[in-house]
Amino acid sequence: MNPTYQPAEIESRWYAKWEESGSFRPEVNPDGEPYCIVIPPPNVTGVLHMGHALDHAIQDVIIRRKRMQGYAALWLPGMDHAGIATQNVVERELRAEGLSRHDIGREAFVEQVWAWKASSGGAITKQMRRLGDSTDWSRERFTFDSGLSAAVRKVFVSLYDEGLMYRANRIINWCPRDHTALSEIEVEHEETPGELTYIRYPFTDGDGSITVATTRPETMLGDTAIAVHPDDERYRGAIGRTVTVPLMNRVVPVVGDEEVEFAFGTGAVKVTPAHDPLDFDIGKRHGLESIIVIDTEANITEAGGEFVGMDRFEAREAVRSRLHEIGAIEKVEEHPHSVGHCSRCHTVVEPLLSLQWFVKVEPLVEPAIEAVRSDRTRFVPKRWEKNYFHWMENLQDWCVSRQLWWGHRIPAWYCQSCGETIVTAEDPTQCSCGGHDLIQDEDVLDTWFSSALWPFSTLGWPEETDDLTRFYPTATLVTGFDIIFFWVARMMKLGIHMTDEVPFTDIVIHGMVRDATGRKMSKSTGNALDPIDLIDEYGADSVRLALIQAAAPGHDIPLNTDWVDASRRFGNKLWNATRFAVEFMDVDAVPVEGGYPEDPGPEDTWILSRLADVATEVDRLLDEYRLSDAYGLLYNFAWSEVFDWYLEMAKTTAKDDTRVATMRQTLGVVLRDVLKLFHPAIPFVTEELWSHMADGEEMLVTSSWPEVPKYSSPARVDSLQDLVTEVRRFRSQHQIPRKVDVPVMIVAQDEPLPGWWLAQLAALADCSPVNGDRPDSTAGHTRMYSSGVEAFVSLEGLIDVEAERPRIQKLIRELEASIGRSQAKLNNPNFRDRAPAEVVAQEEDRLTVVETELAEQQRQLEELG
RNA sequence: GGGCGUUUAGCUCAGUUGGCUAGAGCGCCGCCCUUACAAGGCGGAAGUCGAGGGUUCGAGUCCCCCAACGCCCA
Repeated sequence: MNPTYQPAEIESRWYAKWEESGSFRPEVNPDGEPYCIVIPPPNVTGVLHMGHALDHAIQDVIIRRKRMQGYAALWLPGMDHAGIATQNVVERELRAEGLSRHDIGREAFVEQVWAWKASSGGAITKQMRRLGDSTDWSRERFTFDSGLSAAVRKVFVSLYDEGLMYRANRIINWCPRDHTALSEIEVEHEETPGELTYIRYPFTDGDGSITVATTRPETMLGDTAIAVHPDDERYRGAIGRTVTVPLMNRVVPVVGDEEVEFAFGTGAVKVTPAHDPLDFDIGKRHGLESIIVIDTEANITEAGGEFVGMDRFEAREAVRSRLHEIGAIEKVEEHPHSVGHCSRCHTVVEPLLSLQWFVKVEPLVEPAIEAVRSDRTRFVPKRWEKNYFHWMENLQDWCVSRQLWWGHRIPAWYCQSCGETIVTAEDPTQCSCGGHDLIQDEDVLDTWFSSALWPFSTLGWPEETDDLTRFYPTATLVTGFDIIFFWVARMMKLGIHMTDEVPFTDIVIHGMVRDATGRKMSKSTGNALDPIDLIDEYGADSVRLALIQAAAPGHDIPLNTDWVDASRRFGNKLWNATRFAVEFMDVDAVPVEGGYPEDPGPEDTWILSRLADVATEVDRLLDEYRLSDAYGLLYNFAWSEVFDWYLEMAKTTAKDDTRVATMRQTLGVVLRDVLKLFHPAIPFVTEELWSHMADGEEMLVTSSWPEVPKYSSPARVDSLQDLVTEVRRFRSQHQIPRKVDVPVMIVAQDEPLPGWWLAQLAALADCSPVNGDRPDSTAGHTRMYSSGVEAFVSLEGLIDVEAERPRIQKLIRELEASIGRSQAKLNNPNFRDRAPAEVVAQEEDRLTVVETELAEQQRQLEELG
């Protein structure tokens, strides 16, 4: 074995071996209980970022452990077709050739997108292999696969038949750059500096005017009313009169509407039903005309008179300056306000009146809420329920049509003869009126619509496949909190509605990976770490372990490469510990399970009992999805106890012919179980190390999860460790060189300490201990103590006795303080009355121990000389 | 404006039924190239647990209030 751990060379080798051997398929445990995780499908245009690395590391830990526990564990991978993003990529390619998608036509364009997908799409799936994701690639899915597309159609038709899918003219969020409608959650609101323009609308009857305030003066071109609150004293006489829209010379009514806010601007607002959702509602209530003055390119339409053809922002300035000229502007104020941007391309969205398809969400919401309330689906951490409920209770209908070419085409046909709308799963050829002139809706569905079906469509639904019956409902979904609304809520709604089952029982929510200063990682700010770069530099295991250890459930992770480096050093430590065992302690042919020694020595018993404790605790923590705590605990156990203590003890035991075999056996099974427990987190290095000590060909990836028998720990290991530390401290504090021997007289309360104990103390603390009697006077000695064992070191020839005085004095002060605290408690009658008896007894014991120790230290100080 | 969260060592964070002297990684100080690992070992220093109040025999932990910061929604 190499003296240092070299991740690069072993990682590619093991991944290929796992994948080729079918280890990631649930069929490796044919009789196992099914356990399924569907991956949050990354975007087909996407590349792996730190968020994926975290999300996948968590899922891989869960699934690898379940696999080792004997479950038929399936982690199902795949991607979504990412309508806007993918279309944008291919359009960019066309533009480089001077073409637009309209130049080549819909069919050719879609063909080209498929060709792009085949050649460049899905780069992320190769990167996932670098990370070590144990996904079953034989079951990989794509939201645009034929099976999944059939599911999309089936759901659309079924919702339509139930009246939950409808087409309507509404104000939607329009992205003028991507030329498509967006749903409300694809709009990001940002605080933006702006102005509030106060415009005077003269009353038509020539008597005065009414002033309204607006952030978007250009929309006045489409005004069809002025609205005030009916209870607003200021405008009591105005309702029912008419005003003239400046520049347009259109006569419009002043209406009273309860939704108008008294406090905004002047309390009177202009109403543009075609370009504002609130105005649209007001318009509906008062039967107002909707005049579209901004088109899908965000340019002013012919209805905008002299401003026709101008861009909306250009028009804003032009309208304002014309209003100035005619003296219609009362004032202009600074007014920062929230402006919606397209989450995809960051263009300012345009509220636009448009005919679109919507999902009526209200009937879907209640069952989705109920499933979480009744704990059929659980959020981890639980507090995310609140966000989920809050969101669910405030939903608007979901606009699902997109004006794109790349996506599931809406299965609706319009009969040109009778105007009938036909929605069917099979392409229709004829209308019920007999007409054959059917035209399919031009639009496609929101990508999230197909993603919402992911947990069951990927398993074969609507076919009753074996996978569907076996793995649905899935067990666990792991994702970031930022996606609860986009995805989780929609899967819950449509999953329950279509299958009568919750799509998953546990939803594990994790935070976002941030940079070392806590900022969001992004390409534009240049602070993004590339997981592949990190893997190249530190190894995949290091990246995984760093993320897992840092990821407290539900909290963001400020990632510092120091953490990755610390994980890499751990890998190296693990490597060298195993190398030591294999090459210097002759550990080999370790059985893949069992093999625990029946008659272990005291040191062996100690480490085996600790292993059992730790394995139990790690299991408990992993069952609660507390991966960070579980692996933190295991990390400390491995490093501080197995490596720093047991391996050092083993060097001593190895010199004893009668004990070396048991030690070797113990070391083998302890290391094996540590490797197994670590395997889900750091699969590569553990698999490699196992191959060096295994007695066969069986790989860790499909081996069993450790079940460690209980051993009761020998009491004397504690005192050994305490005194080792004491002697080391003594040497360190007084700078006693290693060459100088430290003779130690051991005085045990009961029987003299056994040979193994003295041998370990000698080796670990680098001293010469012997059993003996307490010196008549401790003068000229320093005294060390651990439960039931005292040790005396003669200071003569080593150090000046005075050098020990300050340490003892400090110790005495601490002991006195401790006694003070205990006495205060015990002297409090309420404590004795009300605290549980065992707590009181414990406190009394503690006081006795500390008082005895104080007396010893005081005596020591007096006798010091 | 509404909701959620955070505040613990120099830095980043754990601390889940309230109970010995509050932990980890990194950093810091001292010693050691001890024959697996200097990508290491040993020892050490370092915290009024954001402020205030309350409940309790006992509060980092439960309750109230305040402050600062962050996120989501309007």
